[in-house]
Amino acid sequence: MIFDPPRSAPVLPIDEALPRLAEKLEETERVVLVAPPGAGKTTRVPLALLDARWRGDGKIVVLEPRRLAARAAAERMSTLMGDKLGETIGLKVRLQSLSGPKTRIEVVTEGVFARMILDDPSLEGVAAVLFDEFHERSLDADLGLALALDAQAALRPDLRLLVMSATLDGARVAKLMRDAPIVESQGRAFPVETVYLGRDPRERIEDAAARAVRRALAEQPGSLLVFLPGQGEILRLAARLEENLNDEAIDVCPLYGAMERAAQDRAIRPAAEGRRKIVLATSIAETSITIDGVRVVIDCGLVRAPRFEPDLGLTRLETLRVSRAAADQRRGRAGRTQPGLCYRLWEEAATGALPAFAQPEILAADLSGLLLDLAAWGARDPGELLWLDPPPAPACAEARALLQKLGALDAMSAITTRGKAMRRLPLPPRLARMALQAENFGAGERACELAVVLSERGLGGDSPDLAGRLERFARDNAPRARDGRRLAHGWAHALRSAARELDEKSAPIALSPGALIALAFPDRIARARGKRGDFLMANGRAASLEPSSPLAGAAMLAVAEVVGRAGASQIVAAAELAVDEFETLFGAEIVVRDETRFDAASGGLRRRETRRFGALTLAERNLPVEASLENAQMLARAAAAFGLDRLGWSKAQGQLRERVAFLRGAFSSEGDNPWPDLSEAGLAENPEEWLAPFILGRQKLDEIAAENFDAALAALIPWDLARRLEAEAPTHFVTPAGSAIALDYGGAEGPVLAVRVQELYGLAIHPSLAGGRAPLTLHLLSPAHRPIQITRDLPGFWKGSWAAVKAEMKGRYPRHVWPDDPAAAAPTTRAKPRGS
DNA sequence: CTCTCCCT
Repeated sequence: MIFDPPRSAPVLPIDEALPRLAEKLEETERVVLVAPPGAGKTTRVPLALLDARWRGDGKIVVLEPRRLAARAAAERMSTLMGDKLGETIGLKVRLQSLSGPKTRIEVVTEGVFARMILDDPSLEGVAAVLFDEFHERSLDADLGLALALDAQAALRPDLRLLVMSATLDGARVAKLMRDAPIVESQGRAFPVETVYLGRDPRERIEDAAARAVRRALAEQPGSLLVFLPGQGEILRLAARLEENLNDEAIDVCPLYGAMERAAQDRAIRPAAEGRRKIVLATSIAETSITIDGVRVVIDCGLVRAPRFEPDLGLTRLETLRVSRAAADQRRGRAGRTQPGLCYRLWEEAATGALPAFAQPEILAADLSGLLLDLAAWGARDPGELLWLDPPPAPACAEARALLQKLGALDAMSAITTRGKAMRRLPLPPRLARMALQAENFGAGERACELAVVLSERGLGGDSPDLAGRLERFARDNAPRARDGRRLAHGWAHALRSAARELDEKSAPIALSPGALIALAFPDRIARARGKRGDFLMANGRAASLEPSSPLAGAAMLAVAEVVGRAGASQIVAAAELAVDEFETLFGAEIVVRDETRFDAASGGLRRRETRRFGALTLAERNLPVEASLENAQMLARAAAAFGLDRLGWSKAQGQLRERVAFLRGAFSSEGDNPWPDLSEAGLAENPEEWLAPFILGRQKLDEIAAENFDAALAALIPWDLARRLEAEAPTHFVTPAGSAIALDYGGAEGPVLAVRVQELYGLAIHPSLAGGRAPLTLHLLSPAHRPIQITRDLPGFWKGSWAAVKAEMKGRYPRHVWPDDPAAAAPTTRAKPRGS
């Protein structure tokens, strides 16, 4: 039998589709229901399924995205059933659980369901799961559906899964659900006229919205609902309107999430008799909340949304254009109870360029909690489950890395004992890890209070100083604060049993708020640097505080939250971290590095000891450089890079290198060339080998002196080679006249002997080096050392041009000997004695 | 455009 609505219930568009839906669910375990807002699906569908045969005595679980929506749906169904909430209809949301032995339908939030199925994958006692408002695509709904499909395939083939969505994109979900049939229903709403006002992009949103408000007030009766991206815009517009509208019977009511519940209720309540209301709201008013008497909606066309940056490991806010689906939803708010009007602050032609749907949360969220849950499910990789949009790989990688750092996953991505303990707390992984550690130190209760202040916006005020916020939160008597304290207390209870199981007790110590934050966000421990208010975090990123903030003077901070772009991050939540507390908690992770390096500015080695924590340098000092081979090698490498020839070689050492280079060249065509490469480039190839052992204890380039090179060269040219060197590339040539003349090995044309020609009389063969392989280049000089001739063939010269040379020389130097056959003449260095 | 919303 199909549920028959009581006579008091109005006929709703969904009623006509209910028989078809019931029939499909008889035939198959998976169905998609597409029904626009106003169709009445949330309350009618669960009741209509109560009598289905497949239900047996199992429960129907209905998922709602928000607590408010869950409570409202449960209450309406209870009223229709004519009994009290907690009897046939149950409710389970955070801080509230109402159900009993008679409960057949249980309305839960998506987060509660994810917990339910993770704890009991076979969903014992559950006959069907209904995903309401699935088009909102929250992370928990996507996760819940993936797990439910997996559980159905493996454990519960009889489990009914019904996805209900307001948009017409049901086909994709149906395909994901192994080609589930789609049932469609009509919606119902009053007509809403749309007026496009456009907006100059250079104009501030508040200015454009203020103009639209004045126009609407003049043209239309009734209350107004204005959609703005965030709290800042709402408060600025409220201030502006209150200045301009002082004389009229108009109430301006801000409405956003961080407000106290009572103030939210005032904003939602219908306007008082004879007055008009302007509600300035974020996207909070898009769904779930109906404000009676709203005839006009003004939509600025923007929405602020979080985006997780995997490479930063943090979430920042972006202001985006609203999606077409959300814009239509906003417009629909004007037609809930009567025909209405919607002013849009963009051009009609621009509507087509808006994205069709908002981005599903799974594509832009921090996935650390999701991956931990999946690991508990037994899936080390999200690819093992079915997803409408698979979680993106970079965010998965970041989440996995974080969970491994927190000790929740092992290297194989399997969940650890600690990971299981963390999951017993209803907290994101970082905060769960912090709470567990704090409990081990005896500070669990305090950690839970901090977790509440960090996750419930606005509690304890909005100053960046979390220590102050924690104190104000403890004294605050507002309902939200009291709820928050209850929450912290509940978490502390769960924490104690989780910690007992894990058994990692340490000695009790007092933990400051800063220390607690540091346990959750060790990568955001920060140190002051430069200007007051400038900090560097352990993850290498800069972040700053207003210099006027009292926290700005701290030496160290533990940062919980930053906003803004990478280059200009503002700290919005942090606490001072005492240095000794940091040392106690993180001493084991501080890396002490004793590093000697070459310092180009001073041209020498420097040894520094640094204590580092991530990117933070905690302390630095200079130490005396050790006289080790390793350091000598470093200096030798630096010398090669600096340019070896710019160092203090003696002249003799230079000539030695030239002589060796000459021999190396002379023997180059022979197989086994024993001569080393002593050119600057050749020596630069292995300075650690030939130079380092001979500069032990030297610290600066200008301390490397000729004596070091002497020793180095002696090693490069061992004794037998040195002997050959003297023989085959001597420093001097001894002339027939008996004088030793230095040879020049530096020229490009080979070794050169510059000698007065007279000294060579008696030399019949051309002198050569390298065992006869290389003739000397002779620069023959006059008695006054003027050049006469260059030759590499002395016998040829004697026989050839000597006659002409001799004649000229005789004329110029008549007192010297100029024989006709110099090859046979006696060498001389002197002129003939006067008068002989 | 210097804090969206929600949830265990």
